[in-house]
Formats: sequence, structure tokens, C-alpha cells
Amino acid sequence: MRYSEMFLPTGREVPSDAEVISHQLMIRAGMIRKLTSGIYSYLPLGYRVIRKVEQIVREEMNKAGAQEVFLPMVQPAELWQESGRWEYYGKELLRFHDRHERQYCLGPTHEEVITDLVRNDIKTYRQLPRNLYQIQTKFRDEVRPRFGVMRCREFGMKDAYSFDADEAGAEASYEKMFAAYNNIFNRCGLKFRPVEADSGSIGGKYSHEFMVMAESGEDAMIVCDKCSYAANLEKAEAGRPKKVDSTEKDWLILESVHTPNVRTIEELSDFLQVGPQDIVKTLIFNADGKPCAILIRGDQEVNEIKVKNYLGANELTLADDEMIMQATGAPRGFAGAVKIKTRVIADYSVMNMINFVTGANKEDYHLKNVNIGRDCEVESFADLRVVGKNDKCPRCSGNIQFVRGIEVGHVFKLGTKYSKSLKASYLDKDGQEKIMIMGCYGIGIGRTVAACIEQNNDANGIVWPIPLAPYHVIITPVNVNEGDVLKAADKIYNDLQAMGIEVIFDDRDERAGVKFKDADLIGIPLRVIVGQKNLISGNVELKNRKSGETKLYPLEKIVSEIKKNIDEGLEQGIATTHAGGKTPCSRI
RNA sequence: CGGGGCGUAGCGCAGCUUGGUAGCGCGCCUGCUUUGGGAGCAGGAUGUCGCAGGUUCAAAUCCUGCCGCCCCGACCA
Repeated sequence: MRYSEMFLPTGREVPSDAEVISHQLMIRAGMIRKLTSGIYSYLPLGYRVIRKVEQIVREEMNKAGAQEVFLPMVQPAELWQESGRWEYYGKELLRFHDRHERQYCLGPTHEEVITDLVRNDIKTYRQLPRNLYQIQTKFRDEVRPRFGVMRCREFGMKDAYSFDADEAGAEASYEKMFAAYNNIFNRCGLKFRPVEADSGSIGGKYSHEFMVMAESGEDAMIVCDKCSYAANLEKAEAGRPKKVDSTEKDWLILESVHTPNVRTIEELSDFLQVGPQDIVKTLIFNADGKPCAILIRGDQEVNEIKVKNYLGANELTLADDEMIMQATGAPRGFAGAVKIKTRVIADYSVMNMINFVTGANKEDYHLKNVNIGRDCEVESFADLRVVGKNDKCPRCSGNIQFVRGIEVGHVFKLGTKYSKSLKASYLDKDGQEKIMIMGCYGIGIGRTVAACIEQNNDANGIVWPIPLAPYHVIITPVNVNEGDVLKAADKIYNDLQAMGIEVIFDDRDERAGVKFKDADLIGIPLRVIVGQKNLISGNVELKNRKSGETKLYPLEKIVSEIKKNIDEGLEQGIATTHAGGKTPCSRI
């Protein structure tokens, strides 16, 4: 394409409302424009990159045996009521009604629609397994959209859904997708890592997030430096300590202490001159409307997701003042397990504590020398805390690192959550009706593009890896007013085009500096510089955007050299992971 | 939802305290010169100052309400 004919508005100024580098560069490079909060238009350059990602995704999904469909974005409320999510999905689900007052929503995801499709048309085990996917616009009414297309409300997503006859089949489907995802992100040229993720109420190990490593990432995770264990911080396991039996001899006399206006662990620790590790925090949660006390050592933090999963709650929030008052008989800040009127669950960190300090369930009082078994009871102990810096790998006891990442993909075994509520069943060999086992698999397309920029940029702009580059080559004639320069550049352009190579011909009558800056900003991997000086000896320059390396090539060789460079760049990402293969090919 | 900030030309911003003709840089248009890392000179175009109301002889500026956008938080015994 001739630059002079392109819609490619680049900008020198950093947009004032863009915080992260990918957002800034996508705007400056003329890839996206914001229409309104969390809703973006893709311009030609940006959309080309989107299509590159989509194409890689398509190829790998097809290779893994999935079939592409295209489902509606507008979905009837009835279907969501049937699955139960009309009530539970919350405000992220954008709801509206038509002229007949019928209720609809914009699809934030498509489990309902796909399950409806499959239940109507798949009747027998002979038609299973099936894996259907689509690449489609989703709408989620995010509380706070930010970081450009990284966390936005309207976004492109590849979502796949597998339907299997039994557990073994579902596992195989999951493994296939897991492998396909490794291939996809490898081919995109990303440094990523699959990490164990929270799988909500389904439980089990069947949820992995694919995280692109980036400091600006919104997700925290831990990575073991010895074994392959990597997990989202939400999910990361804290090892279970060995139970050390204490005897009553060790227990000191329970003491009530007047602690006026001392509420936080910090204040309490100061006031009583004890360490936070000698205090037991008592948090009152509201689990589906019922209070529940969670005990944890004062220097640890509760992981709400673990609590939610442990309790099997649909909704979990910290209790409000009223509920705390009802449950403990005291205002916020003085809760304790002794004589509390709620369920009491404790984190493992509390298991071996003796003579600890805790709230007295009485305003301005705390208790010292509390002991479980004598002064209070604990229903059970569980892993409910956030993993901290001093923790070791739960698998191999190696050291763990805390890193940040951007979630670009998520594979998830759904089980029968939707097939049950929506009655997606089939007849097995014995004529028995059975519920299908489902899996779902998502990739954020736009987010993958943004994540790629987060990993690949420098002071001058984007540095595209070849597989995602909107164009592979840009030809920059230094001065288009010099006839022989323009002619030589034009010939290279035509030759490259004839070979099907994706090329921009910067034929603008601009000064060389302007064209170089733009070429760098939009990140085209290869640049051919055609200038008077080198042309005299029949040469042109080939500059590599990433390495900055420049080499001279004779005019007649430049095209084949470019072709070689591109082919190498494209091949590098082709991965070889297959379903059933062992360790994922992560390139952290 | 809570807190903070911002809304003035396509982009980045000044002006507002102390009311009185709408400003700067970049970009854009025309011409000439220039042409290997965001050129120089000369000339030019572009604004319901977010919206609505109020105060005033007079409002970008002061007051009220609304809208939009951005950031932080929504983590606690």
C-alpha cells in the first residue's frame, strides 16, 4: 500500500488520557481511537494486527479440531434466566429491551447460546465430542474500563466450547485446547506462561490462564524457580503446616484487656507490644446473606476467592457494620472467635497458634491468651490466605517469585454447570440419557495485541514481531523528488507486491526524518531505505527495526533477502506442542 | 459505589485567582527555499471555551445543576 493513500494518522504527542505504553502507542501509531469510555474503533493499521491474531487463532483452533461458528451478540433474557445467570451476572451484563418490552442482553460470553444450539441439535453420543468456536465482539459493562483495549467494555474475543460424553473426553478436549493455546501464543511471538487459575465453584485443577509477562499487567502471579508450578495469586496455594499438638499445660490464663479505640492489627500490636503474628484477625464475611467468621494470623491476608470457594458461596463480601454488630455484639474492630454466634473457619496459619490475642466481641476490649479448644471452637482449618513473599512453592518447596502478567487466554473445564441447567443431554450406547460435559476456552484478541506491544516497544515506538506485524516491510525513499530514487523504490515495491509480501511504500513527499520516525512508531520489522548515495553503487539499505542493524544489498538481491527474513520470522513462532504433550512450551 | 482531577482548535496545553476583543506549540492549507532522523521563511484557515441555568452593562473566568473523561480506592478487625 502507498503511504500517501493510507488512513494512518500518527501522532507525536502522548495522549493525555493514556496511562500504559501499549495504549499510548496504539493511539500514536494510528491503530485505535476511542469512541467513548471502554469502546474503541480500530483503524486500518490496528485492524490488520487484529486480523493477524485472529488468523493464527483460526489456524490453530481448526488444527485442534474445533469448528468455527458465529453466534448472536444480542441474546434473549429467557436463556439467561434458564441458566440462572440473569440474576447472578450482575451489572456487567448490559440489559435492555426491544419495542415489545422483551428483555435482552449483550453477550458478555456465550455459554447459554452455544449450549442452546447444541442441546437442540446434538442428540446422541455418536455426535460427540464437538468443539465449536467463534471470534466475536463481546460486551461487558466493566466498572472501570482502563488501559485502552486492555480492559475495555466492547472487545473481540475468541471463545470455544467443547462438549463431551464423559469426563475422560472432556479432559482430552481440555488438553487439546491447552496445547492449541500454547501454539497460538508462541506463534504470536509472546513471552507467556500458563498458570493455574481459580476455577470458581467447579474446583479441581482444570483452569489455566495464559499470562503474557508484563510489568504493567493487572494480574499478580507466583512462579516457582525450580519446578513448573505457576499460579495466579488468587489461586496460589499456601502449603498446609504440620499440626503441632499443644497441651493444656502450655495454655496461659485467658485475660480480657481494655483496649480503647484500638481496632487495627497495627494499633493492637503497638498497644499490647506483641507482634502481628501473635494476633488472630477475625473477619466477618457475608456469605449469601449469612455471617461467617474467618480467622487468620495477624500478619497474613485473607484470600477472598479461597474463602468463597471453600464456603461454596455465590456471593461473598465483607460484612457491613450492622451484620458485624449482630454477629459479635460489638462494633467493627473487636471481633473474635470466643463466644461468637457464627460459623468459624480458620486459615492454616492459625492451626498451631497458642495464647494468641483476638477481639473480645465487646467494644474497646481484646482477649489475651486465647486457645482453640478451650476458649473457642473452629469448625475447620483450610487454606484461605494470600501467598506471601516468605512462602515456598507448594509443590517442590523451591523459592517463588512474584511476577505480573496480562491474562490473554483462559481455558476452563465447565463440567455440567450449563449443560445441566440448560438440559444439554444425549443418549449413550445403552439408550441412557446423560448430561454433556463442557469446557470453555477464551482468548482476548485485542488484549493479545496490546500485550504484544507491552512486550515489544522501545523509545521510538512499537517493535512488531513478524507474525503480528501489520506489514512486514516499509520502503522509505529518502527523497521522492529524486527521479532515480523514486524509480528504484517503486520497482522494489512492485516486486515485493508481486510476491505477495505485505509492504508499505512511503511515497510521501516528506523529509526523511519524518518518514523514519513514522516507520519506527508503527513498528514495521523491516525497512528498505532507498537513497541517492547508495544507489550510485547499486545498493539499498535494509534496516531491522528490532536490532537496529543495517546492511547494504544490491538492488537485484534485496527482494529475496527480504523474503528470507520474513520467512525466518514467521517460522520462529511455529510451535510443536500437541495434545498430550508434556510441559507447555513457555518462553519466560 | 467512595475519593481526587480534568473538560478551551485535530493533538498537547496556557488564560480563570482579580469578569472586559480567544491564545501558544505541534498538526492542517498556500507559496518559496530545503531534503538521510519529526526543516526554514512568509502568508492563511480552524473554537457553540462540555451542556443548561443564574449573577452582571459584560462570563472561558463567579455561582448552581447536569453530562463526559481520566486516576486512585472499593483491603479488613
